[in-house]
Amino acid sequence: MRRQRYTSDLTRQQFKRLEPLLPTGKAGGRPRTVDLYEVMCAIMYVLQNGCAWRNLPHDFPAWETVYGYFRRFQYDGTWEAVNRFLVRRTRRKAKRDPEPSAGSIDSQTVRCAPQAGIRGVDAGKKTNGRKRHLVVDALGLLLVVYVTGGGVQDRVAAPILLGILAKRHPRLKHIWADGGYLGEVVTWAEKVLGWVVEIVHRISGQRGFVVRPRRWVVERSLAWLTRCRRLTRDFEGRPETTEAWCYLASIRLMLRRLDPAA
DNA sequence: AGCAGTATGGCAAGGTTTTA
DNA sequence: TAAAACCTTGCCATACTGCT
Repeated sequence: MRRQRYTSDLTRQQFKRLEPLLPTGKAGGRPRTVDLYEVMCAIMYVLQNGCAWRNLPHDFPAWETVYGYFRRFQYDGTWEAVNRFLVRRTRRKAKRDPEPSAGSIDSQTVRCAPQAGIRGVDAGKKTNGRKRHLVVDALGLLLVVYVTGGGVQDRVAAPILLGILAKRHPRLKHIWADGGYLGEVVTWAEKVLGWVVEIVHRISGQRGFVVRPRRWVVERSLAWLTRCRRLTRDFEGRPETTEAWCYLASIRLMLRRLDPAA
């Protein structure tokens, strides 16, 4: 390797697993010359270190190029597709059916960076935030993420989230949720999707952090996301971009789990 | 012809600094 | 002290060049 390594770099082995899942260059024009490995390392650099695109270190390909790939793979659904593939792969390795039958739903609000362009619209609350609604499987792997303005209530986002989920994961039929999802969602999911949404209640009398079965899994996943600096705040102009970063964080996690660095 | 890589510049919407 | 000017950074459009 020409340049010195960053701790955010993928290993060659991890990239070998990832590469076949990425679109190849189209024929009929100028052939692709940048090294996709370097592009992916650059994207992982931004994810882990949270730097602005324009400040991408110069030993990576030009930031416009890296940003271009990031956008393209976002628009054509590559990140999401790669995530879904790796979820299946990771589950198989864990001796589970590749298609999950149960998931946990939760959300997390983070502050927006001051100069981020268009923000999500906050309903009611004045906090300048974005909310990440997500569903993970029993292993805590990311199945779907949906980003809204900070004021959107969980029970409002849930039907949209579960609707997307139903299309992607036909085997799903059981969702664990917390008290914030009490109400219509439960009956809606049962009626429309044929799913059971089970509320895991906080045991009355207990205070502070209490481990509740099926809840700590998704809470741990949320913590995984915020370990990436790009995701500790919301720097993005568009909610879909935050979703892309979430999938990338998930992808990185699974790549490391499947091919640990020696 | 048409794709790939890069540069350039502008917009939006905040924040900060300078100026009147 | 208020207004104006400037900076920042995601996002977008466009253009230019190189290549098959």
